[in-house]
This record gives sequence, structure tokens and C-alpha cells, in this order.
Amino acid sequence: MKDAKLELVEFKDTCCPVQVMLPDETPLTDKEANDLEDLFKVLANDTRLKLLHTLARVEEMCVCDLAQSLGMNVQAISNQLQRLADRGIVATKRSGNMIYYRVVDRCLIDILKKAQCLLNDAENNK
Amino acid sequence: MKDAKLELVEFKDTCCPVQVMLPDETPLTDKEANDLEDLFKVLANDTRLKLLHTLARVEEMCVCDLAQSLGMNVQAISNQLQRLADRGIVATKRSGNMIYYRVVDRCLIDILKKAQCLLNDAENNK
DNA sequence: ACACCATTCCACAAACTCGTGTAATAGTGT
DNA sequence: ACACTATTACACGAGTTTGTGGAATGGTGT
Repeated sequence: MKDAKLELVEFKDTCCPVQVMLPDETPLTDKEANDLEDLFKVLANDTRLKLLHTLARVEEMCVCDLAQSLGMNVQAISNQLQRLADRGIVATKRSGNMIYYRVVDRCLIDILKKAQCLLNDAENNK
Repeated sequence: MKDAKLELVEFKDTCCPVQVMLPDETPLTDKEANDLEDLFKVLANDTRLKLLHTLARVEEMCVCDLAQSLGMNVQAISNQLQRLADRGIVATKRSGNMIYYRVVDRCLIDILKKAQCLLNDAENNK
């Protein structure tokens, strides 16, 4: 079992031009691990991913348009939007009857893109 | 419902120095959404996150050491390592009795770090 | 007050997840 | 062949997730 080191490495053949080893820090605390788990859990659903991908492109949209755009019934979409809202990933704005949803922290979209890059890497490397 | 635009924006107050709108591309296909779902699903577990975080710092480790390091029994660890291996996230190398696991594509570690940054942002912005 | 619309709440069934305990597999050394 | 260690396979039960259908909430316009 080798010692952990702080390294700086370039991986030119991947989506991530510069990769660093994690520093020689303490292991994940239970709270950190649980917070990360919650974040990834809310991303681990195709409906929510399509919602985020759609919202990323149009800034904001109401529930019925999102439902129509995904070809699903409104209850299911509202249900998933609630879960995204619970985690603070999306926020709402009421305007008349309609409630418009938007992505709060667009860093999340960066994570989605990195994840797609990772999948492309895996695809390309056979 | 505004049109999607290709934008380049700086968010200096977040972990992501440069954020781009997703280009005006087609919505996620079912396959893309399912692949992303599978990726995030395998990350959405505290045990697997701790395993990846540990492996990121030591390059490679055998099952029993990982189990001891996490304070869990070997079957549970082997079970979760299998899931990571099924998705091609970790790979194995046998040496005598022991089987050593390592992270395959270290871009994944970059995603973990970005996710932690996102959580820190959320923490800092109250 | 009333009809109407968008959204949310609730209970439910089917499906999935995870750690546990037992048993099986595989390599090492005598 | 045998004992021993490391790892994996399997079945099980408790818990969680997701879409569905029906009902409730809240705003709009007449």
C-alpha cells in the first residue's frame, strides 16, 4: 500500500486536460460522503437529467411545457422538479397560474458536461 | 419560453471560473440520459464514494485493506467494488491471493472534486 | 360565486438497492 | 491432499425510488 502523494499529471488523451491527485488529506467524513451521495442521487435519474438539460438551454420553463417537452404527465414532472428544488438545484418563480423553474447554480451544468465527456472517453477507448 | 443561446459567462463567485450555456443542441437522447443516469447512480452511494476517494489517494489497494480502512466487512466492499468495476470505473490486478483495485479514468476524480466544490458553494451562499 | 387552469399532495404497487450471512472459488504453503 | 487466506456468488429482508391516478390547492377571469 503506497503512500498518497500530491501529484500533477497531464492526461492529454482524455476530456480533462489537467488532472491532479487528491492531496494527502483525511478520508471523506461521513457528512461529506452523505452530502455527495445526495447530490449524485438527485442526478441519477433520466427524467431529472432531461429536465436539467432542457432547463440549461432555455433558462426557465413552466411545468406543463417541461412535461410536454419530455412526453410525460405533469404529476411525474412536478414530482421530480420537487426533488431538484429540495436540494436547491432548481428554483421557482410564480407568474399568474404558471410556475417557472430555473437552474440555480450553473456549475452543476459543468458537472453534467464533464460526465458526458467521461462517457465519451469510455466510448472512444473501446 | 426564451430561445436557447450559446453564451460564455464568468461566475467569479463560484467554483467554476468559466461557465458556458449548453449549445443549442438536440435534447438528451434516451441512451445519453440512461448512460448519465447509470454513471451518477454508481456514484450515488457513500460506500462507493469513500472507496473512490481512498483509491484516488493511494493508486491501488486490495479488498481487505479497503474494508479495514472503511470499517466494513469484506463482502460489502467487494460487492460495491464489483459495481464500480461493472461500469469500468475501477479495474483489478491479481497478485498472489490479493486483488488490487485502481481507478481507471481519473477524470472521474475531477468530477468528484467539482461536486465537492458545488457543495461548498451551496454552503457558503448560506 | 363559479368554472377553469396549472400545480401539488397523497397513497399505492412494482422495481431497485444495500448490507448480512452462508457457501463457493481461487491462490499459497506444507 | 490439506489447512489457510482473500475474494466472490448467492439468497434474503428492510428500506427507498418512481410513475400513476385521484383529490386538493391556488390563481385567473367572468
